[in-house]
Amino acid sequence: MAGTATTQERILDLAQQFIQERGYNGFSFRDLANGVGVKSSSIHYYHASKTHLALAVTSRYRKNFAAATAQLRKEIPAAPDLLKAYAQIFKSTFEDGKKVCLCAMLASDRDSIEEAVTDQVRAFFADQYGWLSSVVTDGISQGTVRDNVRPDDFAVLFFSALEGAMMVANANDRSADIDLVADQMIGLVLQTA
Amino acid sequence: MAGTATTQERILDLAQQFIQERGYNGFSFRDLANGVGVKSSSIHYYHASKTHLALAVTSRYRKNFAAATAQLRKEIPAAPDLLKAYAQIFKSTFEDGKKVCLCAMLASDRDSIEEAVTDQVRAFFADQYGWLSSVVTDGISQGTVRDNVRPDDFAVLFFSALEGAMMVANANDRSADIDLVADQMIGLVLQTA
DNA sequence: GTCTATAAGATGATAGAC
DNA sequence: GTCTATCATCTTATAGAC
Repeated sequence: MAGTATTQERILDLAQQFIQERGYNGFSFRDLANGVGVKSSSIHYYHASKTHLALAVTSRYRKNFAAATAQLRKEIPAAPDLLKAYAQIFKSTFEDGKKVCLCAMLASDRDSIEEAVTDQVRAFFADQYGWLSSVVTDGISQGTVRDNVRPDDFAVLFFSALEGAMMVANANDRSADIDLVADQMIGLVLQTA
Repeated sequence: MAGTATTQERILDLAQQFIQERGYNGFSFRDLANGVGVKSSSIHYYHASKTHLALAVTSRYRKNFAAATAQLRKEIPAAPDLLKAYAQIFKSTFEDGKKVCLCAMLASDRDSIEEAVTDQVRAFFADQYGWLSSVVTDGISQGTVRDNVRPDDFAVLFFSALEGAMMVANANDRSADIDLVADQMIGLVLQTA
């Protein structure tokens, strides 16, 4: 399962999974150590504190997400198809073990987390707004998106709705809600609607 | 501030606030006891366990929300105005101390919470879907909402987007995002758009 | 109805051996 | 790089006094 992965990678993988499933306050160094198969002191060897661990996980998540969205940009030309593919990233994350967005979890736990982590969460949100906004702007130029749609505002709407959809999908065990939400929003801005 | 409130009420008030701000795992009976001004054993007198406490808070929240939305129905006739007023409930909750929806927090912490609490969360979501769906159905009859909008689907979209908007608004300290999201969605289904 | 006292276990973290 | 051993503190929860 994690045959070639280093201990360091397996720690980050499981920490990310725990935050996505239980939140920052929902797991301990011991849980992590047990899952990885080492002692909790070994976790401290790699990450001085829980805050440092959260920062490492968040920074990696942000980087991976940026790579994935950049790749979509290279492969898919039409804006509506890009939005659909973007929503599929969220849906896949959810179906891969009923996990919601890492940064949504950390944003929820904000009041019990150090500010440096929230800074990373905000940076992730800004990344997403930038990508979505540029996709919509291109869509208007292409003629695939209605020209009365405001890219920055729609980016906030699309992203918020997707994050909210993951939250309710998780509570209701209904991943189809993610498609339901994404498809409605894409339909509403389509030039041909 | 809480001059006439009973200890029981003050416990529920603060417990709700803590869950909304920090999540279910982000506060302890001690925090609660210190805030209310009693000992943690007194919290146990009213609520046998943390699960029971969460159930009491959630059940009261659901009841209060039902009363508030029923009242809106009596006072406001037009569907778009009702949707706007509904969104204002969320915005007010947020501005009253940067709090997000209680049930959104509990839904996020689902994997570390007993199923009975999640049942209440799901019931709350179902309440909201029912109310929103009926408002949109009436809006179509009134002619204030476009007749190609599907009430059940739009209820999921509107609610998900509002919940997601609160989450990002909280991370970014930007309550205006809640209006931004609500106004765009209402605009998109308006008959006169 | 609220308290003191206490239990048994979990928590993040550290020092030092191998 | 990973371990054992230990820490002070916090956790939910209970028994019984006032």
